[in-house]
This record gives sequence, C-alpha cells and structure tokens, in this order.
Amino acid sequence: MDDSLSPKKDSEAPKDHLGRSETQASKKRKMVQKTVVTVKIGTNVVGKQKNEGPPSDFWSWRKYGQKPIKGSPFPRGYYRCSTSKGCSAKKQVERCRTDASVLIITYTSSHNHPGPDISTTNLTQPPPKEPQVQVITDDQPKEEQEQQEQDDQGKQVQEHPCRMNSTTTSSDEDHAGDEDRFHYIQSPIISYSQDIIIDQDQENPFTVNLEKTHDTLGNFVLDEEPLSFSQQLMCAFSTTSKSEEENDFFDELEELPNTSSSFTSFMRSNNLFEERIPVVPS
DNA sequence: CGGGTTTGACCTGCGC
DNA sequence: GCGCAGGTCAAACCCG
Repeated sequence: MDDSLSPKKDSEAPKDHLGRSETQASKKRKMVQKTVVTVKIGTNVVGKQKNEGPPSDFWSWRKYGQKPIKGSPFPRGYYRCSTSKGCSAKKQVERCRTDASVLIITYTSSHNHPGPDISTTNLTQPPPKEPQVQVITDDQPKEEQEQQEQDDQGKQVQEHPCRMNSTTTSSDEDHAGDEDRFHYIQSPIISYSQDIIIDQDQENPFTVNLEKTHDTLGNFVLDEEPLSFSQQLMCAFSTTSKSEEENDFFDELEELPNTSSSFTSFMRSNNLFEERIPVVPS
C-alpha cells in the first residue's frame, strides 16, 4: 500500500520480533489516539434510496478489514484513508451493540495531507437535515465504556444509548461528567432524529491532532461556534461523490440480525457527517 | 486496468 | 505461559 503503512514487507522500518515494523506494533492498542464519533440515527427516515451512496466525509476510505466483535452482533469495519498515499488516518466503523441505530466511528491517527477542497464541492443541495453530533476523543478502552453504556442503557434508554464513550466510571456522576466531556452540537438549522455524538477528551494528546485536522480541512475550524460547525456539516452533507465504504458497511450490517433497515437507509440517503469534530470543551 | 472489497490468516496485546 | 480477542495484511475477487 503506502510506504508508511506497509513497512512490514519492505523492512524499511525497524522491526519487532516477527518482522513487523514497530510502526505497526507500536500503534497497537495502547498508544492509539482515538476520536470517537457516535452517530445516532432515528427512525424517521424510513427505507428508501438505497443506492444514493453519499460521501461520508471529505476523504476516501478504503476498507482493509472487518472483524466480528465479541459481544456485539455487529462486525467492525476497518478503514484506511486512501485519499493520500502516505496518510495513516484510519477509522473503525461499528454499530452500537446495544442500539442498532447508533453508529460508532472511531478515528485513529490523523490525516497528514490536506483534505479535498470542500469549497469546491457541490453545495447546491443543502443537507436534508442535520444530526446532532457528539465526538469523543478518547484513548481509553472502549470496551469498558460500552459495558458501562449497557448498564446505563438498562436504566435510562432514551438518552444516548451509546455514549459508551464516556471515560468516566461512575454512572451516576457520569451525567455531570458527561456534560463536561460531551458536547452536544445541535443543529441550529434542524434537529432531526440523528445524533452524532461528539466528545473530546482534553487530556488526550490527540487534541493536538484535532487542531491539525483543522488545518487539513482548510477552513474547517470548529472551535468557534456551533454555527460554523453546522456549516461544515452542510459541506460534508453536500459533497456528492463516492464513499461506497459506508454503503458496504451498511450492507453488511443489514445482513446482520437485529438490524434496523431504516438506519442503513438513512445513512445511505443522508450524508452523515462523520469526521472528527473538534469541539472545545466547556 | 486500476481501485476498492472480501476474507482467511497472521500477529500482538492483554488477562488469567 | 496460554488462550482469547482485536487489529492488520494480502491474495483473490469484484466493479466501473
């Protein structure tokens, strides 16, 4: 693939005991910088245009793997940025195990290249609606969070069935903590039934990357106000080009049991924003 | 033909 | 040390 990602073969980079470069090994599990974007989809948008195939974000992503996740009925898809050869940006897409209407997108690493010029993207068609977004930047194990999430969900559903991204540990205090940690960006335009949950762990060094992301996105600056964010969202929504990646993923998901078809249909028909959304913690 | 997806195998981290 | 689960690779396949 790209040089930075395929060192294991050419043995350019130092390798660990099994021939794998440390670039790969070192990135495993522990040192991962993650930005989790949870997208909650409502059920308003009922099945339709299955082949709309909207872009999921500004970059092209290539799927390089999929794995069933233990405890979850949904597989997790692994995507790598294919916009630039040397880009190490990756993302994992999975469904919330407890709520099929929630998509969990975990971004790792950051783009080392400028994103597509969103100013040139097709903006003639405004987004049909805008989701609520919550971005979580976190490098803590998600499993625990999910577990906790499940517990939480058992008590109070309605809220955010998949805010497993919370790094807190006490469910009661979570809410207070969440308020600090999560930033519910509500669309000043419309609030449909989708939620994109954004959280950012300020302690995470990845915040630096987030800022970088601003640069790579050009004018994609969101640390100002929700409005700018929604505008960016519109850009994201309006981009029309490719990204079968999402479609495929949804296809896969559709094949799985307990899957809401309306969800996938929605994702197909609406350009759900799923980029890292840096939000300044209050 | 080039780029993307699928999928089985392989490797590593982590818990026990 | 062992086994499990997650993450990645890469060959085969598919599609435009």
